[in-house]
Amino acid sequence: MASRSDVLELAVLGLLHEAPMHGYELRKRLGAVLGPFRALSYGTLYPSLRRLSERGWIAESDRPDDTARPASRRARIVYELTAAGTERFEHLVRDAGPASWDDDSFDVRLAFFSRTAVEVRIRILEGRRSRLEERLEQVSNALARNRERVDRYTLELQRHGLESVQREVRWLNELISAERDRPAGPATAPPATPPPAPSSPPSPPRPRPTTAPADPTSPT
Amino acid sequence: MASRSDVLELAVLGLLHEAPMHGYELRKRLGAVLGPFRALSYGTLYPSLRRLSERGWIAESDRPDDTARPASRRARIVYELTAAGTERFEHLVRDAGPASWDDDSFDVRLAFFSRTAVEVRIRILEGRRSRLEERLEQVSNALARNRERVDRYTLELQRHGLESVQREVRWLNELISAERDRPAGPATAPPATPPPAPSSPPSPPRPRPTTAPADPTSPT
DNA sequence: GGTGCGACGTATCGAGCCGATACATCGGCG
DNA sequence: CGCCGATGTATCGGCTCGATACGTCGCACC
Repeated sequence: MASRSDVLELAVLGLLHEAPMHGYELRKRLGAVLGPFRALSYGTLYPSLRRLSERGWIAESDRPDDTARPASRRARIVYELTAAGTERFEHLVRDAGPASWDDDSFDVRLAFFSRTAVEVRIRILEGRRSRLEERLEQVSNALARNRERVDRYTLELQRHGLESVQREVRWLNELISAERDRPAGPATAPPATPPPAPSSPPSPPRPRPTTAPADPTSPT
Repeated sequence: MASRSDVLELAVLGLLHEAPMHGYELRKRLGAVLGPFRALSYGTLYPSLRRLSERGWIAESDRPDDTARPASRRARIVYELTAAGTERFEHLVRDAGPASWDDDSFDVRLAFFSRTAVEVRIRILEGRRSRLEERLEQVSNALARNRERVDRYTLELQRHGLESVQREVRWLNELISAERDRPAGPATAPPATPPPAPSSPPSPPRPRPTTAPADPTSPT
């Protein structure tokens, strides 16, 4: 329910919600949303478009996209949301389960916050925070458990990682209180800033993780 | 040359360099090295062990691993490094190309710093830093280019991401000068701390990226 | 005035990764 | 004594990535 696929689905649907687009452009815009790094490959995008199409969320559009020039039409395939797709997108945005606290997922959620109701936004931010707090705890435990048996460098890495997570928690706290101060968010048309830029934002640097804290498939 | 596979290869070889081990245990230790999150699945590990085995880097060991109890032997398969594997590991450690500046790669490299010559360590740290500086530049450009057309939340995300990267650069700078002050590193036996803990370090929290800056498969 | 190059654009293939799952044995606990 | 959870090895389907193929367009350079 929250693999890369689902994130991709949300992102594609969200972008097409803004405007019909063809694959190549989607990919560029996607880079901005997923984080400019980890932009996905065509080997992922095209099959994915086909899947979404089969499920009926998206469909090829006839309109030449740029109506002005009928002559030079290349073989581009413009996709647009279907009615079902729109509904699906709205459902995905509204229903923010624990999956949306994940690293990858969270960024994409943030990218569509303008389309998200205030209470959902808060739920996501708080969920993300609690996720990070779990990590914090696990790492601290781990650190305490074998403080002296660990390599100098590993220790440094852990320290840095721990600090980064703490900073993100603080950042989330700020976002949350900003959200709380906000009057009351209309579900779909947020007051904040103008709707997401129609033009593609290149997107930010990923602080990049420095070793995650807790997965522990392995108990102990 | 630097896909997940190669990182995995380095990590497995490195762990077996410390002591022979069987799959299950490798996986746990791997979690500590790769970053507790992103621990790899068995669907990855076992096929990978087979590949390494086919290439002759590792081999099954006969020794019961825990020689004490001959009776209760379960069907565990203990692997150990072959001579070729040892050589391969040392080659990998020595030869730190641009691939080792990557997010995933870098952590694993750090984990084996104790086995790495000082000049190589510095090369890796500086490489990592320059990689981050590239991102910094790209994101700043991007930010400058469309400062006002972007969503409030996207902007926040970028800000936070930018800051995280800057902090990591500072962290790297500290590590680099610490390395410079170090007398002169014997190639394989570093003076720093006792050799890597024989027991498994739980590993640190990944600050977690907040949107990477620059991939740009798409040239602007 | 051709020709080469880089952007745009769609698409597939092989290799590999992930999550779930299947099996099996062991130690302990009620 | 039966059940559960940890230890162990292993595979399968679905998806992803990176490389690559193929093709068009505009235009800069000589």
